[in-house]
Amino acid sequence: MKNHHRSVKVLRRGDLAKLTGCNLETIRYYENIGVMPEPPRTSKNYRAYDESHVGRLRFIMRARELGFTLDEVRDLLALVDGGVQTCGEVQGLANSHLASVRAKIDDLRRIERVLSSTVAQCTGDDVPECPVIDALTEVT
Amino acid sequence: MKNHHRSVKVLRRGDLAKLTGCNLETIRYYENIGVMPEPPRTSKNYRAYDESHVGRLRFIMRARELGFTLDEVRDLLALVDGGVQTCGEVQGLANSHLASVRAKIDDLRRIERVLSSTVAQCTGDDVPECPVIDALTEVT
DNA sequence: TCTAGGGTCTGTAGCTGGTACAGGCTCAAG
DNA sequence: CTTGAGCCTGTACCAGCTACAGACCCTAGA
Repeated sequence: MKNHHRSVKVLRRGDLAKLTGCNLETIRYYENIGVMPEPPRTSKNYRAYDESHVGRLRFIMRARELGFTLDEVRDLLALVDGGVQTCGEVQGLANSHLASVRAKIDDLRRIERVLSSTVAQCTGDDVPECPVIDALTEVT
Repeated sequence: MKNHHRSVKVLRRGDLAKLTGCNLETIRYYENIGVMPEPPRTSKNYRAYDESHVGRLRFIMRARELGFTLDEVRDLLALVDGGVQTCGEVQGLANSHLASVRAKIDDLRRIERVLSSTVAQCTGDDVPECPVIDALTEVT
């Protein structure tokens, strides 16, 4: 039996991966780039994680799911770790991220408009003339 | 005077870059990955482009602006170069690209919803409690 | 004629956000 | 005692560029 009586439950990298759904290698990557802390090591040099690391990794993963870059994640974590983060500061980061998300949406919507209206003109036939090719070839 | 009488107007890499607005190095990159053809060389080993290369590069740049990946661009160019492309084939490529654009938009909109509704709960005050941090820290 | 400055050539390294693999160690079960 | 799984490290790879070093080459000005 693992982690017999009295010993604190220790998580290895694979356990952390399974608990969070994070890729095994990504955990090491996050450590390398400094968003995950270097955990203590066992006598055999295995990383020994605990519940706090689970929380940290989940935080990072949620932020990534919301499209925060790793740089932005680092900023968020710095605020949290500082212990003195204020709602105002966090709001600032989140708002500027929100702006970039909206900019990306606008870009994609523009692309979607052009693309769908062009494709709509296609006959779809076995002929070489094609509005999509025309649009790309245009001699502006 | 450059390109004196009788000589065909020859464009160097910098000229092509200026004409298209493409980055100088990107042109070489496109050649390396095979979306731009290897142009003839001058006696001094300079790349010698002509109008056809301008058209080709513009085609690539427009496709990229519409979010086509370079792989997709390669497919489009293969159809065009084959000389036997059909509107149906091109439409197929464009439609599958369109689907991926729409998927990205949906992703970003979901992100935008979550983010904006969370940020909206922020007081923005100098207090440590913050709905954004809470959302990221949540113990699901 | 010499020189300074631009352009071009090549190969290669860097960026983001991972992912994967080789080669070596350790450990538990059978 | 062997076999397989897990972990360790460093490194290479993906897209889609961008940039830089160290050679050439060429032209204009003094």
